Amino acid sequence: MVAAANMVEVAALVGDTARATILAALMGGQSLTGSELAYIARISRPTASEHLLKLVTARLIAVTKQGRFRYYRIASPLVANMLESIKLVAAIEVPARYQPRSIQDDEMRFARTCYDHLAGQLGVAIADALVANKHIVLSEDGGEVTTKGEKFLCEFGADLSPKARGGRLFCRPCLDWSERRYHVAGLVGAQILRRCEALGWVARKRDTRTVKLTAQGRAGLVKTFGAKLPDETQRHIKGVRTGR
Amino acid sequence: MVAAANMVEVAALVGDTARATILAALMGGQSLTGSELAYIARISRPTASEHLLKLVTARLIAVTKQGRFRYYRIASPLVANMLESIKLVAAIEVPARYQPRSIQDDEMRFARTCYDHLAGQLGVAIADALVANKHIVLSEDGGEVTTKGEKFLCEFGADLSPKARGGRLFCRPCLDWSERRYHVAGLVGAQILRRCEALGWVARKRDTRTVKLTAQGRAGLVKTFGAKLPDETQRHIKGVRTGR
DNA sequence: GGCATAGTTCGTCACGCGCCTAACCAATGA
DNA sequence: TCATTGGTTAGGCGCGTGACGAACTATGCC
Repeated sequence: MVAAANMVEVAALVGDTARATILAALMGGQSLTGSELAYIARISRPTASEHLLKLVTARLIAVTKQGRFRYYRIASPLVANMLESIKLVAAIEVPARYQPRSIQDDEMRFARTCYDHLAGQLGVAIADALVANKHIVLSEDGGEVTTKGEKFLCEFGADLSPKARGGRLFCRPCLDWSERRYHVAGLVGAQILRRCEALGWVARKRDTRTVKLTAQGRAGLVKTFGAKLPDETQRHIKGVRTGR
Repeated sequence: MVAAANMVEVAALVGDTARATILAALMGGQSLTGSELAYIARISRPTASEHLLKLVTARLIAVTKQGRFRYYRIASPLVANMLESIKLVAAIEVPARYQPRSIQDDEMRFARTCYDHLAGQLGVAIADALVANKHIVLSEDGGEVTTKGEKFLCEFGADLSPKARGGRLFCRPCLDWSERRYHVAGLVGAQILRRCEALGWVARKRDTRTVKLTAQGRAGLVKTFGAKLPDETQRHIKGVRTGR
């Protein structure tokens, strides 16, 4: 009982719809203001304020004050990792029960940010391409960048210098809850997203984790990475996957 | 909001003291009956029954019926992993606030099971020894067994055959919430625990995750693994660590 | 200065849910 | 057969906490 005490607090914080929605929104990797989060979570600003206070005092999120705005963000990769692992379990759960799927869901499944890197079909496709071209080695147990891959990523514009590295995980497989396959996380994953954004290959929207792949992005990923991307126009026709 | 829905359910399940206690107990890796769990969580059997039903329907735990007993266990490594990641966040949390430490806590910090492998000072010491002797390579990003290490582990009696492997993670670093360092998880970690138990090196108690290191165990680990074990008798004198 | 907007504090309401006791079903063993 | 023990169902109680509106402070722009 003693051992479980803190765990309960943390889980209870996530176990509320409003707060989970806030956390999910922040999992997009961006900083958002209190009012934005209130809007996203469909609650009043006072209520959001309360929730945010709790999350901040529990160190699940961090805040920086800027003028009259307060920008909230996920406090650490450890928290992001936890949220993903919960999501992962939530995705196995739900047996035969009917699960409605919205267009938003489909977009999310196609491409989204996972804290600081790409996930969804897009994230997995990039990981697959990197593996196929022997730029990285990715097993369930861990990931590694080959010398060839290091050269490739540097040419692409990724900053893999020791300074950027700064003690954080370098190349890590991250099990994708929607695809149930691995994509690339860690510094490598973060840098790929950063470059894709800088190049205008992908575009993020402010209040969602969904990521839009631009036409150049599609072309660039095929040409540079040799990625095999699913045809976006066909997604909605495919119908509901069985789920397991 | 749509995306967060299931996540909320799962987190809310963990976010209750009684249920978290049950899950923590099952993280010992053993199967326990409903009555035992009721006793551990200090709740009545009817209440435990309710909680267990919820956990089972959510697929966080699984149950097998055996006569009039029902044995509950963690449903999958994914769930175990999730619980560990929550625990990990919970361990960073709690700023300067006073945290009472019981003897039980100290024992837990010294050696415990983490689902199916060893954790705590003991787990970390074993991992350190394996790394020092170049039996395994362990980085934040992943783990690997060297050919030398494979030979060593086989001689020790670990079953690393493809059959035992059966699609599960092989050698994975698992961040220890009490030590904040890595120990070995995956099949390798599980097999080490299994052998240590079979050799009478460690003993588990039924209703706790705490693990007792026997005298032979201490001797064996020093001799065979070359492990540097902390002196158990000194533990309580050390005083309260600052926590961060 | 005055107005608009971001965010917090306060007081109140009400719903949810965890808990218990009591009663009931199920399996084992004498 | 009946006692024993594991587990579930039913009903009712009470606390916790998430929700809101109203009123308040703080910052920035005209």
